[in-house]
Amino acid sequence: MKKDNQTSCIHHSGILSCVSQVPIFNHLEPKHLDEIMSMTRSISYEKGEHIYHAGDESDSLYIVNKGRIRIYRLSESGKEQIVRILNPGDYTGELALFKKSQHESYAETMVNTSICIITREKLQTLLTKYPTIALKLLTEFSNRLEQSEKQTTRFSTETVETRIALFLAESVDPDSNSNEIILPMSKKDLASYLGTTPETISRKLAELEEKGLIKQKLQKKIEILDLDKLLMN
Amino acid sequence: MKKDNQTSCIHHSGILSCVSQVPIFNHLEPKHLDEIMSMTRSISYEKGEHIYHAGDESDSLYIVNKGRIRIYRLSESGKEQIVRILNPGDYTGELALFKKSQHESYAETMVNTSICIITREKLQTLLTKYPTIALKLLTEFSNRLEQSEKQTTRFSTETVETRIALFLAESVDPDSNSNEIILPMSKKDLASYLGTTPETISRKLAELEEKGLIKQKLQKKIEILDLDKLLMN
DNA sequence: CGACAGGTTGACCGTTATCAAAGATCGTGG
DNA sequence: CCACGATCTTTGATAACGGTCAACCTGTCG
Repeated sequence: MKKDNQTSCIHHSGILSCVSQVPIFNHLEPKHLDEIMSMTRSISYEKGEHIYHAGDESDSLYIVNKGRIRIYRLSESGKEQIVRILNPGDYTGELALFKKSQHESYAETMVNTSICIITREKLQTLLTKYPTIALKLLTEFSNRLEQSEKQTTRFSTETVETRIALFLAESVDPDSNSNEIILPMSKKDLASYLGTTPETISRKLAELEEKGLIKQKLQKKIEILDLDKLLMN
Repeated sequence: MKKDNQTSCIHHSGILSCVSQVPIFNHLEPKHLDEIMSMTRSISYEKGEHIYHAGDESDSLYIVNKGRIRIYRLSESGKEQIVRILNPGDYTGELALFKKSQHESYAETMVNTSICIITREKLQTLLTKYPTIALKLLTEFSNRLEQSEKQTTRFSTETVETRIALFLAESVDPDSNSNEIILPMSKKDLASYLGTTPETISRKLAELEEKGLIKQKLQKKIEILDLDKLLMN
């Protein structure tokens, strides 16, 4: 981990784009964005470093500027599950900012990554100064919660094959008219994310391909041939 | 469903106790609580009625005053999963207040139940007038999200037996020195909540009893005999 | 007291995890 | 730029966890 150029040269370090692309801030005026930027600091990580571990004191919001981060948990019996992948503009650490303040998950960079950090006190200041940020956060939390509960329901009621199919279907970009998707992670990680094993992922994708529903191209690239059939299984 | 006495006789209808026991409000002064109460209305339901269905327009926060409510979801393939049980002081409907405004879950009363309702507009008014409510909400959402993600991880990495054991362990009241727990729902519902079937619940509880870790008393009542062993499985 | 939902038990089988080993891919350093 | 090792991916064989179906039991409530 290495500290970047500080707030004196924020525009060079990419903090502007970092902060301005975050949904909870991007409704603010430029001058307010400037203010927020002046409250952040920037840090770079090599691939494979941890930004925080479970149990760490939580005191900051981390916004991804460049790179990719894997958030995962360890279950009571020590097995790892990937909760979410962060791309530029996404953030993490927000949970612990409002509760008892210990991380329960791990944040690990998947590639070289630079992030912006806002400490809890500074965020609290912002929240009282710009109450709309709190509303944005509430919206985000709502969506995440809905998403998480949906995921829980899927895990408890759907077969692995259905979960994979749903994941693929939801990965299709509705704007693009191409039905090609790029997996945002390795199949090993996808297995963890979907609550199964790499072996099963491999087999089920092969099955779906045999059925003519998808076509696997180069690693990570999959074309959806029949979206409807994929979903009505 | 039947509309209760309106706000003119709020103290008779139990709205006071209703609102004042809600975590997001209970830090406010009595006179502010009065104001909030004047913004609510009260409704009673018979056992088995639905307060809302998935797909319903969402426009209110529902606070349980008396009774018990079961929140459940239907998965893509139509199977039901219980998400949470609401007791007096708990609330629901908050998710849809900040997002696209359609319920994705079902709320069904388990017994005769009376609730208080605050509409979205009134809640928005409260949020801008008392920003601390937003902070309380953020805290609540954080906890729920953490909880939900933990649950997701358990579903994807733990065996049914472990999930049951964890549920039992977490149901023990740490204040009381008795290790007896009362299941908050039928075993059928518990099965749904834990992502399994009634048959498996029955079998696993029997197993745990054979191992001497628990003792089943009258329906719903279970004594934990060896909490440590229960958890280190 | 009877009916009905909830609960238990048994037999069976399908889905998916596990173990093992071979093959593909990626990143790294020479 | 190539070669190597490490990691990821695939494929096969096997086993077990837990779901399903069916029958019976039990408690609860009108």
